[in-house]
Amino acid sequence: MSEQAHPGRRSIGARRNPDSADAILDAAEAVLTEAGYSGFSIEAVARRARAGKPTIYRWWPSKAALLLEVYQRGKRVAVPDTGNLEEDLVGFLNNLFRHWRETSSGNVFRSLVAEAQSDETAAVALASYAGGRRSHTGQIIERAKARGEVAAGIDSALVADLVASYAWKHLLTNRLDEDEATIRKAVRYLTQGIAGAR
Amino acid sequence: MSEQAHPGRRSIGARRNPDSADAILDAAEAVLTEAGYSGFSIEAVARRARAGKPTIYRWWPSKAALLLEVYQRGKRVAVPDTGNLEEDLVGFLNNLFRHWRETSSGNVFRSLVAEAQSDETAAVALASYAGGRRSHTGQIIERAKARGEVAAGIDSALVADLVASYAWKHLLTNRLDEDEATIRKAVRYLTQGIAGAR
DNA sequence: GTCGAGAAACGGCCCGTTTCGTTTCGCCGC
DNA sequence: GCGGCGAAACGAAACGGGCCGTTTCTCGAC
Repeated sequence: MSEQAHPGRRSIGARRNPDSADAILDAAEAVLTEAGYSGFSIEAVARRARAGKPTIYRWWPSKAALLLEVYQRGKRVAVPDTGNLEEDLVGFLNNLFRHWRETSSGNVFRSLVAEAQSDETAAVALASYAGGRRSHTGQIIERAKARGEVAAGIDSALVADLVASYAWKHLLTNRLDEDEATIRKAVRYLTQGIAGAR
Repeated sequence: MSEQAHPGRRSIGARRNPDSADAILDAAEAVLTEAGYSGFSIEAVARRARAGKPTIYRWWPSKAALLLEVYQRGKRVAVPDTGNLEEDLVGFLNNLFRHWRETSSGNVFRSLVAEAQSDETAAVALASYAGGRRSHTGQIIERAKARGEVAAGIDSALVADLVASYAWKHLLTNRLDEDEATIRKAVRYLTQGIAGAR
């Protein structure tokens, strides 16, 4: 998995030190966890990893690329499949909020979104990632559609976008501790609007 | 000695607080528009406003405070009242997207959200502002509720939060050019889920 | 005289790049 | 297999430049 060509990373004829790369990614995560986004700098990561700045710049063209790889290194959020749309979406949001709360992922993703507001390459990477997630999460809706739980004409990607929007805003405004009842209400408002005839 | 002989353009008259404050806010908006969030610094604003940095720091404790005041100085987005919930929400989102696209407000708000991810005071200010907007936008839903268009038990603030989430994510991922048909679909998914018995 | 203003300079941090000498690794001839 | 060579990655240090937030100074209006 690690010898693939990463966007923005050399892969041809490059001999990178895997230990060094791991140390840098570990350090990046640690710095972000301990000092937050405001304390997250290439210099700080290099110090922490006992690495040289040029080594970091050689493999990651920007802070955004480093952040993105740290985020993607983390575990994936479990996508439930209970046979019921409301339960699937509530479960997914619950898993996502807990994951963001209890690991460094929340802070990493927050930082990535923030970075994307001033760095064009970060914006592109984030848009691409968000697009992928949108179609991925959309499968929850597609499954419900196949069960007849959701009307056939419904735009799954759009529904997934709405769900993700809710998650993003809560992440960005420090409201990841929403209780399940509230999440369920929000999900219900959505699912009832797209219900099928079944 | 000093640069007494500037390209003469302004009387030697002392600029008291209001004039200076306006000049600084104008400069902040201009810098943000021309250089973006990455080029937005207190020094750049001071240069542009021909003001001293201490003057800025005297009135605004942080970049976030300056951003927030610039944003609130802008025109308010018109909140339609057509007597129909779907039209109200579609109109509101259309107005908001256009406002964010066609004025500097979009970039200002983006910057504010980004700033809030690394500056605690910005986060607090933004949370407070978002809360106010939530109840404000919630009035659209409250009016629909009064008309019986929305079920009585519906949480207006939560619906407003969902609507705002959609707007935020589109702002933060550079998708403010969504066409009205898509916006209408999103709104419809929501409004149909909260419809009343009428 | 007082007060708020702008200018300038402060130490400090970080940026992204360059240079340095060293270490590691791939390859090729043996 | 073995050994050596060169390319490439490495850590460290230093570069010019920018911004941070603060301090000091001088000036002009009241």
